[in-house]
Amino acid sequence: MVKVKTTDLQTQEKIFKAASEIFEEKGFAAARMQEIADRAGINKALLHYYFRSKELLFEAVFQVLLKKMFEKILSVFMMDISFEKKIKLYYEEHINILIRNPNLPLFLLNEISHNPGLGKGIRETLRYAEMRDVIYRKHAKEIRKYGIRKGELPQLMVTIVSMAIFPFAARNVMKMMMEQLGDTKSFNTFMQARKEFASDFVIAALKNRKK
Amino acid sequence: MVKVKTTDLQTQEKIFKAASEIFEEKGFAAARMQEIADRAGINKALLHYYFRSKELLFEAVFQVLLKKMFEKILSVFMMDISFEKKIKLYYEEHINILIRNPNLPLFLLNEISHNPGLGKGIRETLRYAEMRDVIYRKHAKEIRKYGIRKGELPQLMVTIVSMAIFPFAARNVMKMMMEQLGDTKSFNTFMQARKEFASDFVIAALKNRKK
DNA sequence: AATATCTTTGATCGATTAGTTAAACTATAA
DNA sequence: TTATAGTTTAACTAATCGATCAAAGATATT
Repeated sequence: MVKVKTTDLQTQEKIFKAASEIFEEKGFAAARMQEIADRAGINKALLHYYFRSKELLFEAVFQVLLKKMFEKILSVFMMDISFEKKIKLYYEEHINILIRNPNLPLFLLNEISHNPGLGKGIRETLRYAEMRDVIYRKHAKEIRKYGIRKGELPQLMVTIVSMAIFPFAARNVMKMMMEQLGDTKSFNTFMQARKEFASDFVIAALKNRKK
Repeated sequence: MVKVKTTDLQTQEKIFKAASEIFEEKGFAAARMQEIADRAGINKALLHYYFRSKELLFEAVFQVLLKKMFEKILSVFMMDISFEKKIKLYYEEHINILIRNPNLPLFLLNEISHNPGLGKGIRETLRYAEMRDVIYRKHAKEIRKYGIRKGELPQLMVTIVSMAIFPFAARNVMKMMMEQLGDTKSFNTFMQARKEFASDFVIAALKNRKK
């Protein structure tokens, strides 16, 4: 039997995958290098060989998870489609991503709040100014039609994303609630239904705003 | 000079206050007993004298902070006023509480998600079934008028609370955004404006729902 | 085959941390 | 004053954790 040697790339990927999972589940402070090594199926010293320290390993993982969260969203908001279609597509795409990575919101919000030094990577990934400019340029008429003043656009943006992100951050509380209320539907079923509910809700609100 | 002896109650309160602050800021895993002792101005061994372990101290603090988050909200939703007035009052009261305790949402969501054993206290404090029954009983007609089906009520509830809670959980990200966008208003000013924006948004959406 | 370089491991180190202990200190009451 | 119970402290312990190191193993180069 020929023993196939795992190359360094494979090892690095194994470490990265394990570290992503552990950090996402437990956060930086509660994550243990030993547990990451165990899940990757390697020795603990090898972690320090590939990534010098826990901090560096974390930062590498953090940047990738940050991109996983925001890249698709950014691309949706850059698209050349109507504002209503954009909202529908946003919920469809973002909720799909979050169903596959349900721990992402709480992990990111938490680490950003505890480690202000992570700010640089955020600015580069989540390009707010660019997004706002695109929205102003492409949807100025629609937004004015809806009675949204210029200064209220941040309020609207926060509202839209919170409807997709918050349920994942509050996922365990929601599961307890649903269980106690005798709701037999799963959390994922709830989030599937939320795609349409959120789209309709936002569009209905915009069509009925006081001008 | 007469040295006034601090009574045990004063000491216990000092410890509790310091522990609340540290746990709220850093979370259970990153909080240090030494730091709590320092902030309380006492010896570390005294922490273990009043609260046997870090876990017990944390659980005591957690229950109080959980109540601080949900007690007022529960009382608002129990009141005998119209649904629209209830929504307005909810945002007014809850956002006021959160402005005074901005770290509360992320702290609670995070600890609940990392420690499922905390579930008991949550069920007793956040009495979902009771809240849902009250809403069904008092507002059945309004909710039907708005085109909200019975099964969609959880969607509506999550939407309402997320608009108040999420911005605090994402507070640091929002601060970065506002800074980069050249927004000179403070986060608290944003949240003050959000009281009216959120009320209007929810009411507008409800009045315009497809039946 | 011989050498050099890269990868992986077991063992260990030093620092940090929650928790303990024994003794000192204070207040109260007899 | 003395005895008792409650409070506070400095010093210490045991365990955990991130990090290091020396040596073994694997791969590539000549």
